[in-house]
Amino acid sequence: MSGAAERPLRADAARNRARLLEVATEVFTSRGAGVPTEEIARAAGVGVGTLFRHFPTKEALLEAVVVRRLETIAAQTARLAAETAPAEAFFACFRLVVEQSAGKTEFAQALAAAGVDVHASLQAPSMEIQGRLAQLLAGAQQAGAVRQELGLPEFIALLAGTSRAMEQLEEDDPAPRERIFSVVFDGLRPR
Amino acid sequence: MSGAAERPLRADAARNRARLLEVATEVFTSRGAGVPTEEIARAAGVGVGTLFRHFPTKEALLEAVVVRRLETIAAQTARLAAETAPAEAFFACFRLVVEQSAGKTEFAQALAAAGVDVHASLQAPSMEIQGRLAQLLAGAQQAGAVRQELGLPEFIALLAGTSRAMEQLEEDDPAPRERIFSVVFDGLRPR
Amino acid sequence: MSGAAERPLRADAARNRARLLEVATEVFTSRGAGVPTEEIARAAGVGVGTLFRHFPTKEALLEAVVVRRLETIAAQTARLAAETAPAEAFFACFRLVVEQSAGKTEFAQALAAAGVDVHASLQAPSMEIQGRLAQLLAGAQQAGAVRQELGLPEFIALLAGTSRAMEQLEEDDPAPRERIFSVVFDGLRPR
Amino acid sequence: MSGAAERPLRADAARNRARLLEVATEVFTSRGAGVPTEEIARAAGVGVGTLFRHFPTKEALLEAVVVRRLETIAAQTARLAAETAPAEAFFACFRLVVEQSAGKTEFAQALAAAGVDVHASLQAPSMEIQGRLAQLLAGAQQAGAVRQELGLPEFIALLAGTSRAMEQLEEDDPAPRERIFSVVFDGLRPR
DNA sequence: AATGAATGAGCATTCATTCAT
DNA sequence: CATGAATGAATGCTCATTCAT
Repeated sequence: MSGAAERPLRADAARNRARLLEVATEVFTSRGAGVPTEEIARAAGVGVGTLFRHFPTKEALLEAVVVRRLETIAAQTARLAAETAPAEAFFACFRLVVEQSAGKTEFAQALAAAGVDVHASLQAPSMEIQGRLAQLLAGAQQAGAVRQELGLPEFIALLAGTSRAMEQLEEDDPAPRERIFSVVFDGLRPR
Repeated sequence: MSGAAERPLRADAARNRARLLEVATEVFTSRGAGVPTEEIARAAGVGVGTLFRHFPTKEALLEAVVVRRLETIAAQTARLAAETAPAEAFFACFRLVVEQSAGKTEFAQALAAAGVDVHASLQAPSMEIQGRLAQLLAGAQQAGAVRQELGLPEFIALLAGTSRAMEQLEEDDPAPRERIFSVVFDGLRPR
Repeated sequence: MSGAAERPLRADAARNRARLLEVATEVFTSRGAGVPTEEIARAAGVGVGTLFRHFPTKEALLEAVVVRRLETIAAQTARLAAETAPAEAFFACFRLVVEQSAGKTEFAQALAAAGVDVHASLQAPSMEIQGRLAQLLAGAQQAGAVRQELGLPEFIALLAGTSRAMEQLEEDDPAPRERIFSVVFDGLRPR
Repeated sequence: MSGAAERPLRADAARNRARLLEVATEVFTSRGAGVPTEEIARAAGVGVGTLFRHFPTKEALLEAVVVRRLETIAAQTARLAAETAPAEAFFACFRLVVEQSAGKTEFAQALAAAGVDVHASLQAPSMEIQGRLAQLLAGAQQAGAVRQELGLPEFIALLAGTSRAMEQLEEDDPAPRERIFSVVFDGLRPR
């Protein structure tokens, strides 16, 4: 959908790469970026060498993890936008993004990356997400469901912030989480 | 209510300790907890040994930084609460806390700490803050300025979240930042 | 009965491990346990990382050195006991153990370890040695070559003590050393 | 008797020096030479500065501890030699020296020092001890109580070795310790 | 291609020694 | 003289990255 495919890549190599990404996502998001590469490799059932063949740098691995998440979000956002009326789509997508990042500190940084700086490889997917989010926002605003004066940066900032707020709350009690959504969603609507 | 003084502490020792905390706060908040202790020591103009005499562990230093921040916030919150009417005090304090942590990722974690777990030495100041915030919230709710159904955990979560949102925005342009405040503050008010 | 082989271990890795043990034995016994790990690594022609890969702790390295010595002694003791008549075997083995530890202060501690406390990994080899020594002693006593009232602990204590005595003497002059053996061996015989 | 008195030394300074030596002896012999100087100072109730004023180096402190022990032994040896018949004196003194060093690994090194190497300040007391021991040995040999062929070095070596043997044994059970003495004393006697 | 052993810079921490108070 | 804060070299250990097998 966006990833680069330099060469066909043998079947088992592809499987290794995928597994590595899977595991890295799991481990990094649950235990932070400080986890040694060796541990990731072991958890994925390969040697360190293999890990470094696929991702020449630890940072590259982190980046790949983030990219994958961004791509997933972009895809889901696109689907929602296509299937739902603008106002609904906006709020549904807001929820979705926030829920995606539940309990995953590291993920806030992925979104952060979408807003600013970024190593080359993040450019593409973060551009795509930004584009989709911009569309969602515009749609909701035209439908009169969201304040006119809000720009894309504030939208993204609110996504990151709401995700952060959720991390602060118990994961298993939905009531307080809904109250946070109430506050933010009500605040988003025009006065 | 603020610093503990086990022994009077010689003048120069006190100066070093203070300088070390100053520098550590600055460096840790701007560049993360990964910065080598040696660098902190150098920036403070002392040897590593001195750093470790005052803070027996890197973690202890981090803790001290966080404690100081929490204490500062607690003090400012107390002042605001005493000088202002409940509703105003609530929102003023919300701003204050969020502004304090502007651009300082590490600081969000300090607030996080106020909400959860934490090493013994953080207990006292985070308890105090929680107490003050609880009072602010109750006052504002009695004054009818804030939704009744919000609890202290949600309040703290929103503080952390709003701080996070601000980090996402350019520091020097106040307009978008105000828009974030608008959204959150409006959302906080009763329907 | 001797080395444990968790996994086959690559040829070069095995070589490194062996070399490391060799060097560590040499260095620790001649200059004490205070020698920096880095120096051991350098002397073995490997990086520190390699040392720590094979022995996760400096203490583990020391332990391995001691274990190897204990195993060697156990093996030699076993051979002697098998090939010689009880009385002869006892005194031959006494000599052997003492000679083994000539000039190696650290080694006295290995024997000490055989008598007391000690980290798990030393248990097995020190148990084996104790067993063999007990057998030697019993054999010699039955043959009427050693005082009946002596127990295993005293036997071990005398081994350690005689080794210590030898350290006090010039290494290259055999006469005084033989006189020490005379005193101890004569003292061991029944009145 | 041997100590140097460069200057009169004020009363409290002398007290500090004595206390420091006392504590250092206690701590070093029970916990080894690895104990930090700061801890010694604290246990003696003085600052590190004071310790280093009296003993310009940690090594100097260790040396002083050893010297004091040697002097004590020399004095006791002298008394015994004066009050008792040669043969008795020899064995009594042997016991005394060995018992002195019971359980104090570090002390074996003091004796070792008496036999070999040694930093200047140890020369005097170790010479004195060697002299006294030589006299004891000669006396016992003339009385026919000890083998003629034994020299002073072997005597000293046996002292060190027997001390070492005792360390290996339980401190509170006298029976095995006596058996060690039996072996060594019987071995020492002429055939 | 995969493996995992080797590497070594980097880091937190300790401790003998100095020196301002 | 006494004190204890300051110093910084030294040490054990980790971990991203490379490379022989």
